[in-house]
Amino acid sequence: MKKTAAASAAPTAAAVFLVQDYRLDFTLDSGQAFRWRRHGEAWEGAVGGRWVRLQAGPQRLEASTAAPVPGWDWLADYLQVEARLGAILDSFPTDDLMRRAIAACRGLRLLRQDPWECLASFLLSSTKQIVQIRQMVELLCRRYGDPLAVPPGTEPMNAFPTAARLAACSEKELRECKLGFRAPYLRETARWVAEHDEAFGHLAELPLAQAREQLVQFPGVGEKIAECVLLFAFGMSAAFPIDVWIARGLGCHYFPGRRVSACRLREFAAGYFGPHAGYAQQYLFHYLRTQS
DNA sequence: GTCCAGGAGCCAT
DNA sequence: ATGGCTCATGGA
Repeated sequence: MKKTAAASAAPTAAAVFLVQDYRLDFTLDSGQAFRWRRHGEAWEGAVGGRWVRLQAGPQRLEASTAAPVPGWDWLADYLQVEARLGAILDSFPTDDLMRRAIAACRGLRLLRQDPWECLASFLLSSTKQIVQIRQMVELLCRRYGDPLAVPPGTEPMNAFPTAARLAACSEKELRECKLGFRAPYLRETARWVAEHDEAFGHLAELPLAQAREQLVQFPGVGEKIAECVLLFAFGMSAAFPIDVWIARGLGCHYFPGRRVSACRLREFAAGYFGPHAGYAQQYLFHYLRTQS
């Protein structure tokens, strides 16, 4: 996609991504990322250690940063502006539920997130509502994330804390960020990631099954959270997180009147939703959470 | 007050 | 393999 940098005397930089079928609001507020905040028509967040403001226009996304940047590939990658959504939607099954989800959520995209931030964030997600996950993440960032440069008059923003920084926290300090029983899990996982920086960085290059096998080794990370990381950070679009919403939705629509085990649901999903099963999953999740 | 949340770990069947 | 229990905390 085309992008035009327009940095000048202003202390900020801006770019435009030309896109079709890109619903920024669905994408940033569908429970795949937890730090984006809406300010009127714009969204503010942090990507790749930079403060970013995004705004949707007609067939375009407008982006700005607080300081000049050498290029925009990092943001194009995060936003996945080059993903061919039409082909992805065409690969979905065409049952009634999927048709309704597509009609309601068209333009929803999967982001390509930082693996550590994604793993840590979803590690905190167990038996928490999205609003509460956002709160825990916000507290962690405010206390343990490095401050980012922001434009004058803008709310302060910190980077997501590094694994090393969180590994250095006491369990008590983490509990003070309202993590509850998740505190020791995050601490231990952060410690491993900090000590095996390079190995962690290479997980995304493994085949899906091997990457999954590695992820579930972390304390507090089971099947569901592992699938989230595979899908939202590693770009493995066949990964299929099954949370309570998806389990209910699948059971209700594809196995009416029967009780189906989690194992059976996984089996069904793996065979039914096609090569972009995880993408379909996100459409279902957003649809079920907002429309019913 | 009660129920439940983008679960995981542990133990008893 | 499967089912129940517990974990901590706050919204609805």
